[in-house]
Amino acid sequence: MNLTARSSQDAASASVPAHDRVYRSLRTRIMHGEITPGAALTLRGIGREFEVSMTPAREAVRRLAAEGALFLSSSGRVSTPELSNERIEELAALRALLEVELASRALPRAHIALIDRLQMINTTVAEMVSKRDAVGYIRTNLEFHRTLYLRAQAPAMLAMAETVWLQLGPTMRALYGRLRRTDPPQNHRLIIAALKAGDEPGLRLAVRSDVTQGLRLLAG
Amino acid sequence: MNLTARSSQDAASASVPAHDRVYRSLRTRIMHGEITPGAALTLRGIGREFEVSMTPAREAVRRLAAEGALFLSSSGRVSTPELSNERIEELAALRALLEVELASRALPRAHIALIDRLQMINTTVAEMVSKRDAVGYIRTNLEFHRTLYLRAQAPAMLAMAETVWLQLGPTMRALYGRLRRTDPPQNHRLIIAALKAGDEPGLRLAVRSDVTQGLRLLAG
DNA sequence: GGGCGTGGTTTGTGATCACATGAGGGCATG
DNA sequence: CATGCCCTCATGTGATCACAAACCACGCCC
Repeated sequence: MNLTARSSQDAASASVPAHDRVYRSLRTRIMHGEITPGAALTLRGIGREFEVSMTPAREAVRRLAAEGALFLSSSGRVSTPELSNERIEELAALRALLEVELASRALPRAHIALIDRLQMINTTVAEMVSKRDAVGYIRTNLEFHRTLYLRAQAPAMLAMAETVWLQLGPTMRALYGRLRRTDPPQNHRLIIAALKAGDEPGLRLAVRSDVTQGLRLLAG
Repeated sequence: MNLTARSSQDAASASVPAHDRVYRSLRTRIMHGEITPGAALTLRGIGREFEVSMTPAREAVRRLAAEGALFLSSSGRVSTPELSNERIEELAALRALLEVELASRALPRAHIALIDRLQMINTTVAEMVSKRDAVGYIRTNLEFHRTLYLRAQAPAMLAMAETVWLQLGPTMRALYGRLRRTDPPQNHRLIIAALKAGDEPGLRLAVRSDVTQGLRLLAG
């Protein structure tokens, strides 16, 4: 039946299914803003790119659509979502709600090793900003947040926050691409300072500001 | 090729795809607690029940798994999730976080017609409680909450809340089945009273209590 | 020159099949 | 009688195919 692309399957398919590999690839690509909003995808195109048939491509797309990372038209066509301003504000509010809680839960568990790590990541964030690398910025910025929130020991809550990031991915890219700013991440420093001081109200405020500032300038 | 189950497809397939029909059926079934936690499902079994092949069944399952409504073992076996106590507490915290915000956003838009409607639904809730109809109780209880939150005009936030309900579905059933109580929904009345009075702090408190009380007795 | 129908072509949907894997039952053995 | 092993069957995965509908572009007509 199929003579090609067999060798790669023999070893890898059992350990990690093809649909999962496709899913993960597309997911990070979307979350990091590597795809512009409204871009069209096709099952056959995805299959061709990952050297799989339509079946795993379809499952990956279905999964991403369920998370809001992809938009399915009424006829089943696949594209990244184009968010309305109301939608963006709502997702920003969700980020604030979830991430303030996550940070708050992480605070009592945030030891010096974590803070050091956050500071190091923050250096990379500043570097990406100065290089005007939008995708790199989004990636390291999310890494900063995820590193902090992992300490909250709240996997379901973190998963929800990541779902929101995913939905905002393509839009974030378009947003930060438009944003010509070389400011270092000031709010990140406030977050780190609040963590060091064990200042919960300050931490909540800093996270809320960091999360909503970028999205605010679109609506404002 | 296939001679059976064709007539149903000719009319319905175009309007609503088979995988969507399967998805919706399973979704409400899970959300309303009609399936016990840990129950096993099979793609072929689902396909047989809905008179479709494995393909739409797989897509529906994949979608539900992405929402946390179903658990996929490492070998791909499908079952409803069995939640740990930590997980339940976390989901309860998420309900509180999201639904307090939704209620708060709905408050300024809550006119008398909505309150009347909530009171009517609440009558049905009390009826279900007195009949000890667990599934009916869960269904009407969620209808009460959804009716209120729809007024918040926050579709993304509502979708997240529904995802949490979905994850808690099977566990809720097991919980309320164990709970032998004939109390009328006291917190619902507090919610309605706060809505009437335009009392936002009271509303937030009432929603938080309503949402966490049921789940509390499991951990406590 | 512009609006509209009509063809081909691309696309998603669903069915079916081959295959590998893992779970569960039955049998033998201690 | 309990325990461990093996075999069988059920189950998920992925590929391929047939089909219908939607999209797009070309050309026609006004």
